[in-house]
Amino acid sequence: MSIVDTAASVFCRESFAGANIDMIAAEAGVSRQTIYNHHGDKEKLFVAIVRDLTERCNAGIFATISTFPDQPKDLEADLIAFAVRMNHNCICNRDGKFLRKLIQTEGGRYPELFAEWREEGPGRTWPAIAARFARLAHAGFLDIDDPDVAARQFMALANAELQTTFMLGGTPTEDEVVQSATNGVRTFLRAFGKRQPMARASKQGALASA
Amino acid sequence: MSIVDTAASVFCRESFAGANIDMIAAEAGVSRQTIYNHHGDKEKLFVAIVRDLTERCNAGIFATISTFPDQPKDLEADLIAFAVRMNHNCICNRDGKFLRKLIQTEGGRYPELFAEWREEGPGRTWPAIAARFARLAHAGFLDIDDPDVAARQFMALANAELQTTFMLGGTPTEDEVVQSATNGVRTFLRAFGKRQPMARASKQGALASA
DNA sequence: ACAAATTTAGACAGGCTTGTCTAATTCGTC
DNA sequence: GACGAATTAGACAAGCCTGTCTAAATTTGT
Repeated sequence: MSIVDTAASVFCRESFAGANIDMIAAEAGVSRQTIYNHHGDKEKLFVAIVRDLTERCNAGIFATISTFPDQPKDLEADLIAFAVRMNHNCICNRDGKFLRKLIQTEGGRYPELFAEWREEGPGRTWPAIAARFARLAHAGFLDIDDPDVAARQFMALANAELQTTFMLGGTPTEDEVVQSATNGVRTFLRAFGKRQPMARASKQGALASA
Repeated sequence: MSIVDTAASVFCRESFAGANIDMIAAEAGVSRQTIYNHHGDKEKLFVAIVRDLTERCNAGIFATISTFPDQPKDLEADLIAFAVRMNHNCICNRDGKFLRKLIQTEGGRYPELFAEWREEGPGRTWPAIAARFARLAHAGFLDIDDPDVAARQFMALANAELQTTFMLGGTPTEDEVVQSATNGVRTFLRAFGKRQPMARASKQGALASA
């Protein structure tokens, strides 16, 4: 495993102040000097890690957003699958867990660094998700007033039952993820779904809206 | 400010490893020796803080749960007010912020301690909130299948727009809290509200629908 | 006012960590 | 195989932190 990846793991486990370079070197299987050669000092290494994680997480989120069901066959099932993918690929995976933890633990100490994350991350991903819901509503699949609010509520509902686990830094089981997404999406559709789920009119509806 | 309160503040700001006893002593206005006299060592002090915060937060949460609108005059307004109270008294206040931060940053290092928190905290508060929603549904104000799920989703929706701020350890403005609660409760009621909001027929309606 | 208990400042040893330095070793490439 | 670049182990100084100790000062109860 690379130095940066190992360092991310150690910083997350031990916190910035609690981690030490020898520990990272040992786990990465390199000498301490090599770390100093590559990254200068502990703080520069930390910044490199956050930038790296931000970039990779963003890429994962956008990749997953691109799988959003624009022409759903089964709206409920497709949205559940999307929510599960989002959890899997962006929230529960290594990078997602690490970035979240670093933001939570060190956010206060590096305001500029995490302001940068906020702009590059949530600042760009939320509008992208909201745009997908807006399109889905426009195509007649959903009844949404404010797509930004709906997007945030969708994610909040999908993760509603995983909060305590996330808080403690744990990873929910596959079943828990699916269960939370299922319950969340059902509630979401009770709130925003069309009354009659337009059966086979989907093709016309989709074309008309595209 | 007491030693324990000051220590909580410093541990949150600096993390366990990053905090030092001299800092706490200086901010608390006592000598280092006094801290050692009272609490033994750094780790015991930390445990005392978590226990203290858990207890106080739990008390606050139960006190707020007791203000749940069992006989709402205006269901939407009453639930919004409840959600805002919950945020104010339990999540955004000093104790709530500190406990959340300590759980997030040190949860991995003290599994037993935070397992204790999980039992005493979420393990008891979630059922209490769920029971209130169950009663409200039973009285005919809501249409809920699973009160446990509904309770978690209610809180998730009420806080949906505050997540990013919480992540970075910030405190949302009053407006943001109200806005998030309002949007969340409206969506919640779109999902779980009775079709016709039973106006003044509340007594009859409740009986008829129950 | 006095005695007991608590608190204080400061010194102190021991341990750990950062970041640098050096000399030897290994690696990649021709 | 040979040469230059990168990596390594280990020593090292400087600094910081924990936890203890002591003797003086302060507070508390009576």
